[in-house]
Amino acid sequence: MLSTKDRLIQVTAGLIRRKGYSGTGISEVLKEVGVPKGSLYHHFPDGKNGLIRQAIQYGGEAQMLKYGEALRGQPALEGLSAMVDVMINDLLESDYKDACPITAVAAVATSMDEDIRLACENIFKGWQENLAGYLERRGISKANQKAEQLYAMFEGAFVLSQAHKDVKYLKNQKIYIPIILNS
Amino acid sequence: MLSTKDRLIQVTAGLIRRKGYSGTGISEVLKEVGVPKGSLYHHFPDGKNGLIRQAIQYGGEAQMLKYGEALRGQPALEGLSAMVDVMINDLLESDYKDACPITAVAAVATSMDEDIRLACENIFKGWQENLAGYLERRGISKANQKAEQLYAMFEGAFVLSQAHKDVKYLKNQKIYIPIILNS
DNA sequence: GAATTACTAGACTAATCGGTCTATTTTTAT
DNA sequence: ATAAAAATAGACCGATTAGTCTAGTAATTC
Repeated sequence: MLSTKDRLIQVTAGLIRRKGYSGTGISEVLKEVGVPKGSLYHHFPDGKNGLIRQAIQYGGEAQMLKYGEALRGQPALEGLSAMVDVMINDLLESDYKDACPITAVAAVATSMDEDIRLACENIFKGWQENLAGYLERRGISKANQKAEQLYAMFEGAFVLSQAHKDVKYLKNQKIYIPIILNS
Repeated sequence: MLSTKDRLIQVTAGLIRRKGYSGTGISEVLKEVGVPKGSLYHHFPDGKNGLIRQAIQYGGEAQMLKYGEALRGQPALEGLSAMVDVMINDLLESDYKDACPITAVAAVATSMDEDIRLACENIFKGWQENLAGYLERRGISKANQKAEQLYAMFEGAFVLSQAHKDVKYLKNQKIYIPIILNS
């Protein structure tokens, strides 16, 4: 059984992924987890900001684990393709409600407290470093720059596929992965 | 002098770009425009939803005009590079507050009324068709698919550059534009 | 078993949310 | 000039917001 604190983080991560920072209400989180306000402000003295900061981290790391599983043991092309499949599945299984776990917050983060933006930046950074290491271990040149570019492509395709309710943008990435890798 | 309705749309477009749907309050719009509530609900009987729907359209079309100016008369490579410069300037001139005018809304649109998502989809579609036509007129093969991919890349680089407060992701696009065009 | 700490419980507050409603003023049409 | 329509003005509404505070319970430590 997960602790109350962890359940609060988990539920919040799910909500901010779909509705963003302002769209996610404290009372909605409490209702879904089934705890009173006192519990939340006990575990998160900073209130909403602290809760969402930790939810960003949790959601980001959980996604990195999924990506890591897809990549593990695979050659670059197959691994990256499997990673895109993870994104496609996230969209399809949620009827296009679940895209990148932190985009909805990241897209407004520069108008919020700086610590929220930093939390997003760190998640993106972690993903990118992880992928760069993976590419490097497979002997791919300019691994860091290519990891940056691949994430930019995937991130954009995620947004477009969600908005269009059509995974074709993500599917297209599979065409361009080898082109980026061989560039 | 712009009409009250147009100023409401314009101000709302600016706010949703930075703060998204839920982060943008009716009263904030009214305060900034300097009109009472009656005016808003006179011009937008549907309330917030109608206002934001039109703001999405306005903001999207305004951005398309800027992109169009950058592209006009230029060869594909130079045109697209100038388009990326428009995005870079938007970020730098606003201290990273203004990225893509509709991403912040689009990222949560599948959890809102369908008409909001459709408004986003139509804007993205218009941009993409416009770019595809441009590429086609310059004799580029598979113009439609490449336009899709270029927008995915730019969109993602926009999000990442904003979240990192670093335009390097957008700058990188200039490296990959010719690679996509020649693929 | 007593004291301390961790946690739950939820009433309560002030502010804000989107929205409605009735006047009043301004503009347009006749 | 007058009637009709368009637009402004803002008081008011119920609901919800994030957050505070006091009590009480449960778990842990000594």
